[in-house]
Amino acid sequence: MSQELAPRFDPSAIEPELYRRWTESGAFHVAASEVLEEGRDPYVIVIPPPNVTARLHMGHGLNNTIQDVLIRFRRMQGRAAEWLPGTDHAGIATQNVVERLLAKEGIDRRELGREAFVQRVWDFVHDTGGTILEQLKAIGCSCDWDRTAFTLDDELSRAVREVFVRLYEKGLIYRGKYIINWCPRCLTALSNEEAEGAEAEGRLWHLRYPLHESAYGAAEQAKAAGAEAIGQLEDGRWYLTVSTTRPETMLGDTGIAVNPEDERYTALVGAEVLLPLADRTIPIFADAYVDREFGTGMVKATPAHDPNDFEMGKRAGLEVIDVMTDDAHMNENAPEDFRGLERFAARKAVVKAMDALGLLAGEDTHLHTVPRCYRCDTVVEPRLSLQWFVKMAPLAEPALAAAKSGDLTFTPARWQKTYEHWLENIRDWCISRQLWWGHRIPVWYCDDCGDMHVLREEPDHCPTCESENVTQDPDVLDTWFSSQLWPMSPFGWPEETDDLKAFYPGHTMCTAPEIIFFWVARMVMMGLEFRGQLPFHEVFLHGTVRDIQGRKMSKSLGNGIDPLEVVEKFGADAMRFTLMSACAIGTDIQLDHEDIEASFASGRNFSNKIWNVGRFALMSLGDGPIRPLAEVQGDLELADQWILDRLARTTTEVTDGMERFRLHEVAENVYHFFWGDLADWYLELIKPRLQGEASEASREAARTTLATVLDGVLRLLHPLMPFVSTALHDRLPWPEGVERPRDLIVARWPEANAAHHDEDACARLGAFQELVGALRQLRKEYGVGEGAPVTLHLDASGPEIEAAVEGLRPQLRRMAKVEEIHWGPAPEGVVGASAVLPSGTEAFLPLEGLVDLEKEVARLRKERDRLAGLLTGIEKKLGNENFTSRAPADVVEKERAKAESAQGQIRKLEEKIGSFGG
RNA sequence: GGGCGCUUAGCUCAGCUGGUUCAGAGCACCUGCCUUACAAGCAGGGGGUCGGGGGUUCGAAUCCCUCAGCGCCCACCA
Repeated sequence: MSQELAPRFDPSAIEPELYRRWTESGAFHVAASEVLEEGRDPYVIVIPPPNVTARLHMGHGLNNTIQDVLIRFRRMQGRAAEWLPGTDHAGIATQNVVERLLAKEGIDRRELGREAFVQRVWDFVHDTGGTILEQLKAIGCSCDWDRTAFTLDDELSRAVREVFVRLYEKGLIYRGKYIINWCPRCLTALSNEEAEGAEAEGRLWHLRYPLHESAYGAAEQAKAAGAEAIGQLEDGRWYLTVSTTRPETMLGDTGIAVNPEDERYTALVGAEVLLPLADRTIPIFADAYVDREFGTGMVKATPAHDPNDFEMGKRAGLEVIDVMTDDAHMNENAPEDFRGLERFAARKAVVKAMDALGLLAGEDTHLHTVPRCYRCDTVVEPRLSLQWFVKMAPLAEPALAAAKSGDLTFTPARWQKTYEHWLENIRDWCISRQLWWGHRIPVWYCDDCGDMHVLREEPDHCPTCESENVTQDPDVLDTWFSSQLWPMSPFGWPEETDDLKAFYPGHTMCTAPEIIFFWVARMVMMGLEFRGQLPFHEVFLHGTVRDIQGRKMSKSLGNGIDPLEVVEKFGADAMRFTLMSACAIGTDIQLDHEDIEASFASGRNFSNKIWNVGRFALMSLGDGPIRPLAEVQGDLELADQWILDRLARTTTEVTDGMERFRLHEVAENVYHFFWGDLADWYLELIKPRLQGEASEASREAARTTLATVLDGVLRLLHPLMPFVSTALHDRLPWPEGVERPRDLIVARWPEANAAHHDEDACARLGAFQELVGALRQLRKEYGVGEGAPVTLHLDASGPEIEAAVEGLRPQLRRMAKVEEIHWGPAPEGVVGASAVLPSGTEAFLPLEGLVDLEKEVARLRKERDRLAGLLTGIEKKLGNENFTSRAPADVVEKERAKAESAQGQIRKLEEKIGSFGG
């Protein structure tokens, strides 16, 4: 076997080749027949499909690394692990991207026309749509590429139409004219979730509307009744005051509302108001929505531009006057002076005009939330519009029940409340978008008879009147309408395909908390509605990747880290490990985009360490045959038993961590086992044996144990760091007669071998480690370099240390540079350094001529004082009757033992100090 | 206006059901080492009264209350 491994790990030399091997061997693919006929237990994750235009950022890196870790873990457990990849057509986002591209060519999509524009988008998607999926490969994602899906694929589009039609037939989809969130830049309706509230300091203007003369009497009465909104201008006209944050909407006011129980204004209900600027007369009416306590207790009502006003208007039978165009300019319904003005310009103009009329009562600054388009950040305009909606309450009910019953779980659990709160207060979902890119709404209108038809396929004539003049609804569906079907549609739904039977329901949904509403909840609703089963039973919500200042990494802030750059510099494994070791449940991950070297140092260092352990092991193991563990069982030595015990325990911890999404613990456990136990101790301990300083049997036992442990730990490591683990596993010598896994990626996940638990070995090796540590410390403290071998006098406290040291003499010599060992207390009158180990064993190094006597005495005193302090604390505790009577007996007992041991140590130290003449 | 989260070593963060992995990890720092697996390393070391205050308890970083700062989500108060 050639062991030409470079001393420094070069990930780029192994990653592409291994990835190719996995895809070519079909390691990522699961056939439905394996589940249906062979009865393999499926484990399914569907990827949160990135936008088709997206490029990989660290958020994707985190999200997909987590999924890959989980899927690789389950695959190794022998599950039929299916990770379905794909992309989302991302209606608005993609349309915006292509519009921007066209703008660079000086083309407006409207000039191009719908058909040509959509073609351009398709061309774009065909050219670049696979980019992010290719990037996922670079970080090692083991997706089942054979099933790659796109939400706008024919099959998936068919599922969309099917759902639309079925929901419509069930009365859960309707069309209606309501106030919706309108983006004047994207020129489309948005759902409530797509209008993101952003806090802003705005202004609240107070406007005076003169009353009609016929209302003056009532106004006088009201004023007398304490109506603060009512007043009289200098010229004698009576007026009322209303407040608004959007003065331009006053041009569409059609009423003034008061609370019906507000006595101050009772006399005015029904009175007429002269709306300034628009020169219209509008009524004062009563509606219970109005809060008497807020402001003046009078509210202007603009039914075409405010959802509440719309509802009030409907109840009061108010006129609805839309004063804006779709791009938020004042339209022909506005007075001529304002017509054509953009809304914010109109706002200023209205305020100015009102002020000129003496009708501006004042203005205040006002902190409020302004909804903005989640795609382009434009301020959303509430607008009356004819749209399609999904009636959500009936769908939400079972989705809510699933969480409450525990069938659907959230990690971290707190997100369940967020999910439930949304479902409990659910509002209908506006699903129509005035875009060109997306699933066309499957509704046709007959130009002749006017009938509307909701159909799965395009009709060639009107089903009612046979006319061929049918026109499809021009709108498309919200992107999330199709992504909510993602756990079913890529597997063939509505067809009862084998894939669907094999891979629905899935298991784990791994995503960011931000899209619980957009996506997670809706998938649950759709799954329950159309399959009667949850699409997944556990939702793992990971944190956000932020920069060092805690800001979310984003393109616009320029604070992102390109995962591919990290892969190129440090390797995919380094990136994955760093992310996973930071992936504690419920916390965000902060990385420094200005110092990716520092950010990914731990992963890079660990990769290199693994590589070098591998190098060393492969060199040491050589080409000779390895014997199976069972055959060398009788020859195993302390170090072997100990490392096997440690591996077994690590296996338990890692497996448990994987199952509970405690990925940072998984990373930490593997890291400590690999670096701390295996590299720092075990390898050092077996070096003499491997290098022929021991018997043949001892050497073989070490070789076998090393090969066994490496095999085990590389398996544990594989989900986190698939490349380096596989590269080394490939080269691992294998015992004859033991079947070698075809590839680490499909090797069986290790069972924690309880037979390897060995308390005794742990105790003995622990004592040895203490001793070595203490000796190294003493040497350092007294400046005794490693070139000066010393004699060790060991006054053992128990059999562990004796057994350990006797069995590991050559190792002690190497690791602590100890020349000779004498058992028994330190010789009288010899100057030297001593240390009392936690186990009570005392180690003494004669350092004649090397040690400063005074320094040693001072050190001993310091140690004595430390112990005395400790003892005082313990005695105080033991003197507390409450403690001795209330604390569990074993706890008290331990304290007593501690005290006793401390007393003993203090006595010894004092003797020694005395013997040094201190 | 509701709801939630965070505050532990210079930095980024662990610490699940209160008592031996309870004061931890990585990075950074200091000291000594190019010891033929690894200087992206080895060995040793310094550093935190666990945001402030109060309480429960024999015992609290861990549970309760409160204050302060930061962050997130939801909500139609014009």
